[in-house]
Amino acid sequence: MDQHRQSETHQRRSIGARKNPNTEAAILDAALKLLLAKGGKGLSMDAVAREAKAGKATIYRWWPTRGALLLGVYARIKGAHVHADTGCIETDIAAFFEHVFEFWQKDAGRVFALIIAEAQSDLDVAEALAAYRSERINDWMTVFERAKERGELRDTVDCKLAADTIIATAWHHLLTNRLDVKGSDLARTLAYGVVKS
Amino acid sequence: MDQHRQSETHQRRSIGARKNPNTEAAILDAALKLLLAKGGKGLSMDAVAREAKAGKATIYRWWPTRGALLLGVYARIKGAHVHADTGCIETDIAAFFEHVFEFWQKDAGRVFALIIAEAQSDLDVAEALAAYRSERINDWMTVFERAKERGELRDTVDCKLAADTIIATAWHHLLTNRLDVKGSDLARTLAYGVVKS
Amino acid sequence: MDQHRQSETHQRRSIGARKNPNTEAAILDAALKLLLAKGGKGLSMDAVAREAKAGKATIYRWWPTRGALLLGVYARIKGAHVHADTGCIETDIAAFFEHVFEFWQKDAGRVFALIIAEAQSDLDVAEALAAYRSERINDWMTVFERAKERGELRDTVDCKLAADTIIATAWHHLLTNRLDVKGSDLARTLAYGVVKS
Amino acid sequence: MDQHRQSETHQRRSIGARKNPNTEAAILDAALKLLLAKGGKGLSMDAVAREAKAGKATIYRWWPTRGALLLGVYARIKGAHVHADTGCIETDIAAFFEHVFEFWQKDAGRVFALIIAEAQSDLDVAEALAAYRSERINDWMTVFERAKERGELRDTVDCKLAADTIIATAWHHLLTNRLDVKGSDLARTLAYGVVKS
DNA sequence: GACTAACCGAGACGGTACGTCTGGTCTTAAG
DNA sequence: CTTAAGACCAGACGTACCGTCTCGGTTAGTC
Repeated sequence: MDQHRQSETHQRRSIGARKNPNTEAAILDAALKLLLAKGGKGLSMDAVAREAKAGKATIYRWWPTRGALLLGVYARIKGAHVHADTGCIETDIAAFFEHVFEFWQKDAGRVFALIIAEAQSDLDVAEALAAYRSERINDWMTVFERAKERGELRDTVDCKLAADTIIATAWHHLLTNRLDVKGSDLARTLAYGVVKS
Repeated sequence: MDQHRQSETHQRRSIGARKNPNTEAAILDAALKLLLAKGGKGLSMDAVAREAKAGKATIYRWWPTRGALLLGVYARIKGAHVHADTGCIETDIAAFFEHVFEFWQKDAGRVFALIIAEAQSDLDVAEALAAYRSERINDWMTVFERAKERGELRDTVDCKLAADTIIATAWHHLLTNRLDVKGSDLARTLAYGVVKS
Repeated sequence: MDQHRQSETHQRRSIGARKNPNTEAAILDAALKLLLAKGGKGLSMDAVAREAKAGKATIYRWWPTRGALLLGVYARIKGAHVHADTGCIETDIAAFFEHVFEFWQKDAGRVFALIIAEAQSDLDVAEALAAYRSERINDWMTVFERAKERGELRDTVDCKLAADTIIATAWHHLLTNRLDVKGSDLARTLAYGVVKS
Repeated sequence: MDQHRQSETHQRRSIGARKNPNTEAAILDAALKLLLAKGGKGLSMDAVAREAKAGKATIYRWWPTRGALLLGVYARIKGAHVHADTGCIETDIAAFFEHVFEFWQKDAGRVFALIIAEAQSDLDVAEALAAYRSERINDWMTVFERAKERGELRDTVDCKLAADTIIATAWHHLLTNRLDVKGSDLARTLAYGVVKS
């Protein structure tokens, strides 16, 4: 009745005909919290609204689907995509695995795995995920092409296919909950293949 | 599709104190049909019961969770796992990709992708999937070890890791809806790696 | 998680493939309670479900609309429609007003008023109300016709119109919250009219 | 209908620190339009705001509740309350019914019926309706008293009760959607009653 | 001419209710 | 003992509306 404070604690009002950034933060925080606490099925729109003390309509306004919310959560927690370029492609790959597995081990992995899962039945998420994956592939392609120019790679190597295999390996370890492997082992296998030559 | 009727018309009764095989068939058929018709979210226990003209309790008796039902559907449609052994590991890998991608392209792929998705939030499915994956890894390990014995592989190759990468590549193409690539390209990359040696 | 007792108190389960009378009672009781406690706008399907500890689907199964629920509540509390036949029409009318006003004063009046209100925007309720009203009109018509036969009424009297006016007067007092008037006064006015003759 | 435009195109701005009559007109027009087009439940504050291209705050400023808006709409469309005084009370009553039923048949009736409905759950509307009804009763009381003075009525007639019965009859026909009856029939019944004397 | 005051549209906000659907559990009646 | 049927509670789904609030802009009168 008389509690009109925005001040410090749990009362978020409209700030006019525009988005309230506090609201966005509260919703994404709540979504992440639920995701980690109760797993993928704990992330219902209702539960997020309750947890964030937000109206359901507010959530649907900005994230029309469950998948959009998942993507929002991931965008919020993911860091920059640094690609080392040490002059040795094997070392670069190993560094990538070390870095991404460590990042995924704290929360972000569960989120990303659920995004991949959601993409299997939500076309919009699938599209967004494809776009995201495409960026990562391109990052790796430039790395490979630079390596090729300096003569490090076999001449017949298809850079796109090589990049794809790195992403495939990372995803596979995420989806099968094996983020504790040594990146250097994976890197060696991918770098030299299996066949004597 | 229609040979699952009991006699003439749609009435499946109890056949006494034992499981009615017609019921199982009708339920799995219905589940697959819904899966392909409406996607992953169309496979609800209620819908399956309606479609199969089965009681919900009957479904829950044999497939206690959605995941169990998915596994049941996949078990029903999947064929044998033949692993060629031509004496050339690259050729064997290529043949595997060709075979599995073709199989996945007709229905089974959607089912398997949904199983992977479900495994991200259903522990039981995750376990079953891990067991299944383990079998496939073992299959490939024996293939690799035989190749190693006959001197086809580099001595330092970790057969488990190599097998894992093949599965990773297959899953990745499934999950990103790219089952139309040439298996031989994938095989070459995996077989020889990227780095000159 | 493990509380599956039906035991003694507040746990209503299915009793097989048929309607559970306990459920119906609990829902109608809850509806009436809310109606009287919070007025017409307090009767929401959600609130009834909460109060009756019933699933919303259960309510919608038997009472598809708010109006249907209102009618159900009224049917539950209304008594028999006794029409005195004392040989004096004025006395009969007076007795009716006394009786119905007293009945309406304890709860039932609020319910019936809300039904009339709901009928203004819900066609189904309007229809049900019209049917109910028609019965009451017929009751009165027979009373009037008997009075006519024994020579108590003017020959030109339209029995239907006369019956209608009685109902109109009763409704009007209900809708304007004046159920405390003396029935005999109303009866005299209706019986003799206003004009000298 | 169309003369409520500001100039040529749909942009109504503030006209300074006072109420904009164009705004009021637009809102009441929109409310009436929605009411007639979609029935009582179509009159939501949001819908009116959309239809009238008005801000919700503007509506709430002048009509704080749904009921107030209804009353505003009715006030806008209702004409003067003329009471004929022909020297014959029966004729006057008949004329009243003819006039009010005709008026109600074109739109106004639906609005007034909804006001009566709203009054059953909104205390403010109930109060406003009671005041309005009181005025009409008083109008009729003076008519009856004049008739009594000139000796047209029975001496024992309660003028207030008589007036009440006329209003009751009118409302009843409105609420039960029977505005097509002949006013003179109603008038005769009310004027002479039913009992021989 | 600057300032104030109230009005106006737009629309975001936290909520509640809507009517529908699904998840699991349970009971009945038929065989 | 199994089956189809379906009622039961619980609660999520996405939508609509509630009444409050802030914004940015307008215009009329006052100083």
